[in-house]
Amino acid sequence: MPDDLSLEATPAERRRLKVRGAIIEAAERVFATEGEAGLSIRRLAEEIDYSPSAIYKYFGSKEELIDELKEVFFERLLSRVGKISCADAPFSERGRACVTTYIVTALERPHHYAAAFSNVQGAPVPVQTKDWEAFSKSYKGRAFGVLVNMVREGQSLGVFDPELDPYLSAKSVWAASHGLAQLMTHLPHFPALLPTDQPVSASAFIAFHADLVFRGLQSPAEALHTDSTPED
Amino acid sequence: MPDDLSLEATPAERRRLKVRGAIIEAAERVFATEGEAGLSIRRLAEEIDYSPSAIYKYFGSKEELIDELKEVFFERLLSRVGKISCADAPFSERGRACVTTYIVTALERPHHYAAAFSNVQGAPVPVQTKDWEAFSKSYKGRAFGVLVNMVREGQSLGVFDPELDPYLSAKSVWAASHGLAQLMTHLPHFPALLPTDQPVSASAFIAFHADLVFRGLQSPAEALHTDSTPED
DNA sequence: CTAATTTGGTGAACAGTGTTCACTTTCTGA
DNA sequence: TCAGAAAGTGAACACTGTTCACCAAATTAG
Repeated sequence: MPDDLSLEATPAERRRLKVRGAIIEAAERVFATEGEAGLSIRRLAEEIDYSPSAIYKYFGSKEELIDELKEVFFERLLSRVGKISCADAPFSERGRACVTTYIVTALERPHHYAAAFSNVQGAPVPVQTKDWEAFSKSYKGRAFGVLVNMVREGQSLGVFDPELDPYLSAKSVWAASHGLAQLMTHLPHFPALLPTDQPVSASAFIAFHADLVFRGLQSPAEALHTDSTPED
Repeated sequence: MPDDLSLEATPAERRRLKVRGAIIEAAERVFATEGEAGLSIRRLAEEIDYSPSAIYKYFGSKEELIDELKEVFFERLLSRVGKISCADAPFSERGRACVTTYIVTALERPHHYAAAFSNVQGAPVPVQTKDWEAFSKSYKGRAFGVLVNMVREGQSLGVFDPELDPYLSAKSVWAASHGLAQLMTHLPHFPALLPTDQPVSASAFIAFHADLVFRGLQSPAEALHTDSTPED
């Protein structure tokens, strides 16, 4: 049998890819609405009119299947944030948009996003030098790289504090973005949690949060005028 | 049977409370190390030398049991953050400490913290005015109240931007804190994810993050001198 | 073209889960 | 003392992910 699948697809291979596609498509459909809890192998098998054990001819385990869903989600995330980061707009807009885009993308598929961060580490794991290598190549890591470059750009423009380490700053921004995405998907009406009668809309609060994150990075001198600065 | 349990405890009630305590104690033990996945009713029953069905005489369901674990966790969180907020230290220290304490407490019991935010909302829920009422009375809500007061204090001291809404700001701070706690418990070696050989320690990064959050709230004028300001 | 072999698909089974229910034992309150 | 409530039990139900022997169909080899 040939090693390469993309070139010269045998009918058998095309059939296989078709069934495989049907599985992840059904999985995507169920997962998007009901999440990991509602997605069972038997349910999936019923959905595509196969027997449960048939699925194991295409995926080694349920976890492997879900990992694929997560992967395509992060691919989408990277693509969106990547596009924003090099769009034709002033820096301050693009900077904030990185945060808002991240959060909005997460909110569109809350179950995917939650699943992507569902493996709790009980005991702290020993640090490896290879960790960074693997991370920086993953979708997650590449999306992170976009953030690092944004911080660097802000520093070279004099908008962001040049004293800040770009990597630490990017991680902090990531954490802040992740936190809001998580709270909004997990707490029923987070943006509306206010003592006033007039609740703040979700998107308004996301913008507010992004602005606060942006302000945290600004250099003390620049913080006086929050207006947009010409890029490049 | 008397309604009040705390006053005049009947031997029967004391026995009941003792068994109940043994259950949550065992649950706490297992949950802290192995998390929600490792905690099964049968495992728990074995641990306390009872039959699985016996547990249902004390807890309506597994979820109810875990809810109790979450509740005591948030009680601890509130107590810690509350203590910090009114400690005898300059404001800038207390402000940052609110964030770091939150994160450190979460990191001490990663599974508890993860479980507390494990209910993903698929479809957006309609907003209710009663939500704020219930929230502000819960441990979660009261811990949030501490944050709101910190923001207010910072504003009255002239350290924080008086233009910012205290509630929105507190929610933003919460999100930022939550995000880092979540990332650190879910990503194996988050603080060490750096291209350099010398990784930043966990506590150092938490402090860095807290500082960035703090800076985001500062008023433009105050941002020039980041030093501590005399409280009150 | 036939024979051997790999691949795709199936149903039954295993070990596990939360939960319920009829049942017995124990304890308690009058 | 005795009825009734409470505590505890084992078996069962309906699930779950996963495996394995088995069968048929498609593919490959001779």
